[in-house]
This record gives sequence, C-alpha cells and structure tokens, in this order.
Amino acid sequence: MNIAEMLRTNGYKVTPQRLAVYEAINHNTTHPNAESIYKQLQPNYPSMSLATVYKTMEIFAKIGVVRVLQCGEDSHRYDYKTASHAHIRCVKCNQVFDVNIEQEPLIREAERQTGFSIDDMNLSFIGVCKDCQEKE
Amino acid sequence: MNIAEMLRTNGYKVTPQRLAVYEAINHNTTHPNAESIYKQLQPNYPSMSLATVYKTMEIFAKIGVVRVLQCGEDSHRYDYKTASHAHIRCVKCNQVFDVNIEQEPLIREAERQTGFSIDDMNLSFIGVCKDCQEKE
DNA sequence: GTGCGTGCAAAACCTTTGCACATCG
DNA sequence: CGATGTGCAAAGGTTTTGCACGCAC
Repeated sequence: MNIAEMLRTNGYKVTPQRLAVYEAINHNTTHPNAESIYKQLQPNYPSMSLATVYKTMEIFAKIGVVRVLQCGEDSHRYDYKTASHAHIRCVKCNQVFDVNIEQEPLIREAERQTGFSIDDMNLSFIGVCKDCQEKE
Repeated sequence: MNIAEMLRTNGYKVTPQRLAVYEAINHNTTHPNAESIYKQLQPNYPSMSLATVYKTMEIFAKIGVVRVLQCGEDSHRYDYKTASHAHIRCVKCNQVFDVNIEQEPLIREAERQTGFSIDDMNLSFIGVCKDCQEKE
C-alpha cells in the first residue's frame, strides 16, 4: 500500500504537503527531526510550514508510517523504519545510527518483572562514533 | 562521602538549597522531575526557585549524585540511583519504576556492531501497570 | 572581601494550537 | 460545497540565561 492509499484508508486527505514530507523521510536513514525535514523541503516547497511538518508527522506516527525516536536530545527524530529497534548517537557529530538488538526478550523480561502490559520501548546508546574517535 | 563533602571536593559551595534538593531526591524512588521536586520543597523552603532546582540538578548530574532519565515524556526525571538501569512508565498513572536488565552485554554488543565508544545508554519501556490494568 | 549561588524575570527551544483561508474529494 | 488541511502567528511547556543581590568561605 502506497502513502496515498495509506492516508485515504485512514480517513486523511492526500495533499502535496503530505506527499512531500513522505518523500523526505522515506528511506531517509539520517533519523531527521522536524526542523531538518522542514529545511530539506524548503528549496522545492517554499510555502511549506514547520507546523505542517509536525502535523503531518503526528498523522504518520498514528497510521504507522513513521516512528518517533528519543535519542537523548531535546527534539524528536523520525524514522521511516517502523519496527522498534535500537539507536546510537554520536555526541560529537550528532549522527544517529541503527543498532540491531533483539527487543522482544527485553520486553518479555520487563513484563515478567513488573506485571506491566508493555506497548513500546526505547533503547538508545550515546557515545563517540568511529570517525569522530579517529579525528581526536 | 556525604553530599557536603561531595560538593566541596568538586569545587562547589555548600548551600541550604543544595542540601534541601539533595534531601528531596535521596532515596526518592518516584523518579521526580524538576517541577515535583520544586513543589515538594515549597512548604519548607518557600523561597526556593525552580531555576535553582534545575541548576542544582545540573551540578548533581555532573558530579554523579543523580542520573537524568528520559522516559518518553516532555520533562526529564531524576534518579538518585546513579548506576545505569532500565525504567518502565505507566501511560495511565505516569508512575516510573525500575527494571533490572543487565546493560553491560547490550553496550558491548552495540560497540561491537558500530565501533562506537559508548558513554551511556537509555532503556525504557512504556505500558500499563498492573494496578491500572485491574482498574479497567 | 571575593566569587560563587540564588531568585526573579525574560528568553530560548521545541511543539502545539487557533484561526482565516485554501483545497481535496 | 462541505469538511479537512495549510500557513501564520501566538501560546504552551520545559529548561536555560542574565543580572542584581546575598551568602559561603
């Protein structure tokens, strides 16, 4: 199902802005925040507002098109990969990368310990990436 | 080493405000944010300002007296347990609890995959606690 | 007495909201 | 044409900062 169908199926209208935001994040591995998506779209969509990026992201998150990440920063980042997975951020260059760590066993263990019914989890690491280590 | 020595050793002055904030968080298992520490101190320290709570927490985090948590909310929470450990938050009652999950193996695996030198990690779960499940 | 700490208010930052206008269906 | 979406500006929530005064040392 493409993004237009995805929106329509969920009762949302298909607009140029929504398609543009989708293009900006789809297969975008940089884990951008709202501001950088906004800046990325500025040249081709000068009328696009930051508020529209936020509103669109809220919808995309709701219908499962993006995932919202907290990587120890003030702003949220967005990931087109919607399956929950770990992230790692470099404190020097601020890039965020994926990490493959199985999350199911962690969720089961947390549920066992606490009796919670778990909806979601967030696993992120912070450190210095290889490139930045070499630059020192 | 008590908090007064801890402050002096690190070149900070010992003030009634800092001691009061320390009392408020030491062995406080509720993982409070700045606002709730401020409110907790209000009755006994009416002149204490929220800015002082923030400034004090910044120092405490720097000298290893508290740990800053991000549990998927807008505000930061503070934990007197400074050894990195996992947390779980209930979306209904907003309480945060500790979870015992070994983090060293996760850090080693993330370092192996990415070549990062890891300084810190954050593992948090979100769901519905046992009490809130039963209330439904 | 000197320099650091406090409290206030203002600013900064990210995100959300209200509203008039535009546009999708 | 009606309901939903957009863009702007303003407001909201959290955290930081500038500055005059006060207190630790």
